[in-house]
Amino acid sequence: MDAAEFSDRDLIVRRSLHDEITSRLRNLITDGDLQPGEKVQEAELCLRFGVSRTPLREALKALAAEELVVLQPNRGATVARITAADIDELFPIIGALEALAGELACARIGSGEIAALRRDHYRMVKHYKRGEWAGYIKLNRAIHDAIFAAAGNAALTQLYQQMLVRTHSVRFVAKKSAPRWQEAVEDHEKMMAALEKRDGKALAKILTVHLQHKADMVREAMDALDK
Amino acid sequence: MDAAEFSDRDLIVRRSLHDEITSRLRNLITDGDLQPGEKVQEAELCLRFGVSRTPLREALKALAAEELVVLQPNRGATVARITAADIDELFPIIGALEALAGELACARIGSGEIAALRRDHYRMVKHYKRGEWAGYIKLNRAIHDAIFAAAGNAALTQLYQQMLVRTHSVRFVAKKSAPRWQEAVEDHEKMMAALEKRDGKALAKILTVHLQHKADMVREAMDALDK
DNA sequence: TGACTTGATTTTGCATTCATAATTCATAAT
DNA sequence: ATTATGAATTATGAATGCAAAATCAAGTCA
Repeated sequence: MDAAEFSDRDLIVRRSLHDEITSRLRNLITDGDLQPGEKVQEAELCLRFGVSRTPLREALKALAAEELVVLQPNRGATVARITAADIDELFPIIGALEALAGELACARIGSGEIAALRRDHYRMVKHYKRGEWAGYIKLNRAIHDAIFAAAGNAALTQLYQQMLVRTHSVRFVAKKSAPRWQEAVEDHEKMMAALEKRDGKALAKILTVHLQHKADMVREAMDALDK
Repeated sequence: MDAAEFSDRDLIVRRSLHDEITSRLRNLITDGDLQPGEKVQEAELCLRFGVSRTPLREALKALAAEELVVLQPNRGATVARITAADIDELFPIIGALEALAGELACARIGSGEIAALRRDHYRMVKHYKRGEWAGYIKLNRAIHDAIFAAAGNAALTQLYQQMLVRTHSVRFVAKKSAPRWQEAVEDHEKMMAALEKRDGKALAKILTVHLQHKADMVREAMDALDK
């Protein structure tokens, strides 16, 4: 007898504490409840989650492996900071992952999915024209996610998500600088065109450049904040 | 006073147990002492390392985050298996990372480094011609590592290493099938040529194809083993 | 005033303990 | 003979305990 025989909805999903805590902590970090550089207070979080230190510390080890927190021997954990140097290193990697996703997507995506993406794209552009940043961001994210979904490579998607989480703190510090925002929308217009032609090479190229633009945007925003 | 003032060799490297155990376990896995699919016996390893279960379990959580082991709730940890589907997902990713590394390397590498690589390349070819697999593999690895080093992107290198570790079990099941081996050497010859011309685009392309070839090789070897 | 001790307090790392879930093994039933 | 049942054993998950390290706070002295 094997559980695999039965449909998914019959299986009772069991999650160990450390796994649950890992997710929650990750969310606290991405939501900004725990700020970069901030010390992770074990005792406080144990109280908050109502668990002992053991599973919490296990979760911290897992998050350290994701480089979301840094562990200092005998000094506990702090939320990882993203430096300008990190931007220079991580965004090209994200660009390469997106380029690969775009190329795979072009080879596998169905016309229905393309149509759905085109609709999302139009809606996103509408938000842009109205200056609605939040709505724009949401659809932007959905479009990138859809490309990865269409690529049909789970490991790639996971790696991408991991990189996004790692760079979460800087991805949206760069609030709508008008020319940069326009540039991004133009990139997306080109992306859609390449996708509709199923031109993987072209889409890959555009995504690489798109991510370079994003990195430039973030760098500008960081420079502005430093002053 | 700040430790950073002093040279590295003065600093006493302190490593927490879980960190040390993580490395050791990783080595046990990559060295094949722990086989894919094998159950990770906590008690046995605790005895072996002379530590309690706490740091060992912390290490397992970290390795699970790297996807080197899989944790099953209430059933402990097993060494991750690599399936054919994983090959299809992971090798394109590795290819994309290598392509990026190659492109960055072309932009930054010095002529001295290129010359050193050319020497390694010749030595590698010599091993190939003599049918010396072990020596060939060693230099092959050194060359790829040197390209990543020249790329000057620590995060990229780390991600690459992580993917290599994840795929360790299949990377060299594919022992020297003559035509595949020749193909690999030819790829390397082209890589060197592109590198010497500092043609990043070309090198990226060659590396992508090179990794496709590697994936093909592994798939063939896996198919052969299944029968 | 300000740098350096010194001792108290807190935090951390790891071992140990304990409850619970999984596995094994012997026994009974078909 | 094979499958099912249940007790015994083992392994796992998480809490607790304890020693060592780090941090903090006065107190000392230049």
